[in-house]
Amino acid sequence: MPELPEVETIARELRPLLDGATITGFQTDWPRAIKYPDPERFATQLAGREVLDVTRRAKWLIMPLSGDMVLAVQVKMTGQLFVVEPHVTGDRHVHHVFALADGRELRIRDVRKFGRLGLYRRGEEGLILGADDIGELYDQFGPEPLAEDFTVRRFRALIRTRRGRLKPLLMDQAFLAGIGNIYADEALWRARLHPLRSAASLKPDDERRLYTAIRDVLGEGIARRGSSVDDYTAPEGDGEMQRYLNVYQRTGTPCRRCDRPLRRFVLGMRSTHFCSWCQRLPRAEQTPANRKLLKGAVANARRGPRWSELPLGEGAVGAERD
DNA sequence: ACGCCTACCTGCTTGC
DNA sequence: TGCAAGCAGGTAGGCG
Repeated sequence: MPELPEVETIARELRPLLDGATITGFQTDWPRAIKYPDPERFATQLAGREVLDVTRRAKWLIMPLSGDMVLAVQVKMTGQLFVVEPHVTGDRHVHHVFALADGRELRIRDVRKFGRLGLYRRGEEGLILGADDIGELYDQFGPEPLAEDFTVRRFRALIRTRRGRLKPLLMDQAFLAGIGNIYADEALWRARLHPLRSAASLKPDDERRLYTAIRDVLGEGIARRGSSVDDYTAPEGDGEMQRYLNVYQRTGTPCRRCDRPLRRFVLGMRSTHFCSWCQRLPRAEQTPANRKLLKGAVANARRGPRWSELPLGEGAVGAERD
């Protein structure tokens, strides 16, 4: 599930591969993925442009092009990008192909076809996303959690404006950019905060631990080239972070801090993994609604892990993927 | 602001 | 064994 560390890894690995490359053509068998402008203009306006850089904002890949245009790619769940020689065999999941002047191809493979592409003008205050109603990419998201000027002081000011539960809040891109299901669960475990804990209830020390946990887990994710669970892989191959995740998809296995079995429950249609011992929910927040959500967590732990929730790479039965 | 729901997709897993 | 239902989740959009 590409989140900030995964998209950052894709950007870092594409950058040298696309340095100085010129796009000469574009073909797609899934034009519905072209978000802006229409597929025809997308292809014609791309032709002849040089790729000046490959960067990231939130979970978007951003490629500034010559002529003050920007190619933006949103990989969502299953998008993968590769730069290959044209003779390299693809498969039916390769939906978009950018021809490059030196003969190579930038290919986007996307099993579930959730990924989106857009070609925009580059504005002065950032990226102008065009005439549709997406808004301004650089303003619609919250701060980049790894930015140098994103201090604990700024984080405190930000979180004190919010009142909802921590997990959905961390995943809200308008609050912080780039955190998804995996790193939300991991950050909360590191900070010893319950996913259902309300932001308004945090003490200054809770806020500091959460800030540190978010930055640490995202930084480590980048250092390990992302978490290759399900369909994520980078241009240079799978990441390593999946082996170092402490709660995500580890239901029923011992918590690495306290040895008690990790639990899973569903929050907003998302799998949520946590340690009920290390991440306590204060009595005041044990509301009927929260209790109801957590009932399933007990049953889940009793039933034991699904094979896909066993630790990867540890020789566990069924852990082999692909 | 917040919470809850649905839709978009395909492949894998589960249950009958 | 086969087949359908369920599940995975990033994001937009709708509703209350």
